Amino acid sequence: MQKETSTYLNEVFIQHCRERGLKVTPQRITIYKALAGSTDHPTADFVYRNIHKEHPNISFETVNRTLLKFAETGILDVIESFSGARRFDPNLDSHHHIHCVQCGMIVDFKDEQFNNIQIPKQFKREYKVVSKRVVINVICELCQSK
Amino acid sequence: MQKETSTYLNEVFIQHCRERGLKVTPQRITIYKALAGSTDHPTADFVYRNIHKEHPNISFETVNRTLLKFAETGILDVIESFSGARRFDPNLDSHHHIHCVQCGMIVDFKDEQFNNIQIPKQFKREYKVVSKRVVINVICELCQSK
DNA sequence: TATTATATGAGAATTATTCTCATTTGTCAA
DNA sequence: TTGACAAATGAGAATAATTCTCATATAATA
Repeated sequence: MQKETSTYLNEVFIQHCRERGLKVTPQRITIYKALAGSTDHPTADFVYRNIHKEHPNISFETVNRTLLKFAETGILDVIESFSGARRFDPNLDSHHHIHCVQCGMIVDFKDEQFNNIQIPKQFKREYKVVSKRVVINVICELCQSK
Repeated sequence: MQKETSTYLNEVFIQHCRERGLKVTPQRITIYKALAGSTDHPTADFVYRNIHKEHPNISFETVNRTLLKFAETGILDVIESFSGARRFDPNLDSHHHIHCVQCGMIVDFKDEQFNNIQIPKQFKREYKVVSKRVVINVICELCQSK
């Protein structure tokens, strides 16, 4: 990663934290950077293992709690899974998912028409809508070939 | 539940099993009946606790394995959750979900327009599409009032 | 620079899922 | 009907995922 990018990410992140009353700690910066821009919808364990070599002093507990805290404060999203571990998604733009029901792989895709899906009026009254998404459950190429 | 309904369910279920090479056991009949027609998208543990009073000899292990086997053979679906326990859905008709991001409650709804969502062509080549669904993430009334 | 609320790390506890293996039981063919 | 046999079950242990507790450390603020 280039220095400029890294600095920019830091600034964005620090801004995020300030707005939400979160302390800016080295652990949080590391975890945020590990996730920002990624498209692999990782689990807490995956993030932990990714950063562990470079940052052996960051505990799994902190990674997990940080991701949950980030989700709680809207820095990232928890996304759907078919059980197994909880998965996180740093992409907050409206987008949709191809989701392999066998291996769990998730591919993001954009679709303007899907973005414009109108939520039935009756639900808007009863529920506070947080987000909406089209999820296409598939068997991916790799799993098909097995 | 009325006798007719029960008998009908049994017949449908036995048919299901025969077509898929599954043995028809009393445990499977019990588990199927506990689930059929339900709209609460239960976990294995929930199903287990539901039937345990009437059927104390059915183990959790059997409930869980049976539900997975049912999912594998298309008798029911595993549906999305935000982690926690795996959830099952006996409703195989095309439908969509209101999903409370706080308590996990899921409400089914029908929507013809959503059913007719067209999967982008490029994905049809690469992936074997199993199903598709609109998921609306919300905070439900109960959770809002907390 | 001192104070304080928040964050962290370690370890244990809890919850969810899967595995192993001995025993039982549906199913099918004779 | 009755074996034979593959499949299903139950019990217990193992593993995986998540959460809790609490002592210590640290970022933010005045």
